[in-house]
Amino acid sequence: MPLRTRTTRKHEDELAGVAEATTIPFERALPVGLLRAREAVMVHMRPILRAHGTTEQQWRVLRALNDVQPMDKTTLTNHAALLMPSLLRILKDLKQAGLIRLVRSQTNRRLTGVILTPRGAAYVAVVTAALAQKSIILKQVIGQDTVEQLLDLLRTVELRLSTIKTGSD
Amino acid sequence: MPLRTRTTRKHEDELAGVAEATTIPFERALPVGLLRAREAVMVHMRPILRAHGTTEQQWRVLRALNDVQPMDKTTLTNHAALLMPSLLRILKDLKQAGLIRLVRSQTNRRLTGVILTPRGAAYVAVVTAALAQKSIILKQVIGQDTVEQLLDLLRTVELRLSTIKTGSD
DNA sequence: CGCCTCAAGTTAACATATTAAGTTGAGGAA
DNA sequence: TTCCTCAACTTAATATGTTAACTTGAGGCG
Repeated sequence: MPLRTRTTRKHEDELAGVAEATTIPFERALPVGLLRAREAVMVHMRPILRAHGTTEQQWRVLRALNDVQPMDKTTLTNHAALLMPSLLRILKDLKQAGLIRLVRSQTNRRLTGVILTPRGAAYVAVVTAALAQKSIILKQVIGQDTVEQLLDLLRTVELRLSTIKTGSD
Repeated sequence: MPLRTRTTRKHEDELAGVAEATTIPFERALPVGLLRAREAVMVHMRPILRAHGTTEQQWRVLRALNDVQPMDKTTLTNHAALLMPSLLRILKDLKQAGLIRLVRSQTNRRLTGVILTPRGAAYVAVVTAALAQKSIILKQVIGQDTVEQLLDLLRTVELRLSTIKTGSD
């Protein structure tokens, strides 16, 4: 009998016998694992962001700016894990909402620094506070140690992978 | 002077002094960490998938099916970390490509099981082989132990979070 | 200087994901 | 049996992300 380690087993009987089940016991692929774990966290965070009128992506931008200011657009794409065209649209919206401001560099006119307006900074503070409460609960559920270890490992992965060249080789 | 722990520092001088920098030293948020780590991995995997004519999402579906078969659509959305409408579109494409087949349950006509066709299974085998090579390299770069620990932690996170209720509370 | 190349950003066309409003069948209670 | 409710899709609209082609300015070199 084939292994079937991790199904919901809800409708298993009803669908059973239609085809052979394969035998790979558990999903041990890093990309999917990272994605699923992220989704498990975001399910709890998203409603809070929504309640404050922000999307996930907008929030990533605001949060990145809260860490370092001013930041040029290219650097922002890295920090917010966004592609340039997506970032541009988001910046347009954030600017219209009066949360950010663009500042052209005096010495290099190709660079545009992005900064939070006072209102933007206040907004980040409010949302951060709202998220913090949930964050504490989630950390308790996951386990403080687990979270710390995980963050360290994630950083390690990013760092080590950044040393090798990207793409097809 | 404000902290500025983690910028590329490339254009720092040129943009400096336009606004106050805030003082949060390092991005320690789980969602972004997971996202960035995933991206760091996917940058190396995506070209291989592309070369075989698959998208990331299609591959997640195929891989999930390779683990457990047959699987109903709702369960598939969980395993492939996809929303239903996205899954439906992908299944339509995969079916047209002759890689999967749908089987209606005899006992519960609401359920549609998804299975790989022989051609689909062969395809998965080929792409898996192609990915495996890169995967070995990446694991070496990241470190075997790190990867194993990380996978365990990710699983722990998912498991523990699945015990609490989702949404706004 | 005048040419070259490349980084930074922009835009438009296209692909994909998300939300929301249906549809259909199962299983249970009156 | 008939009605009720809910789970499992399905579809259409909308938003968002992705690719690719283009523009502009910096900095290097003959």
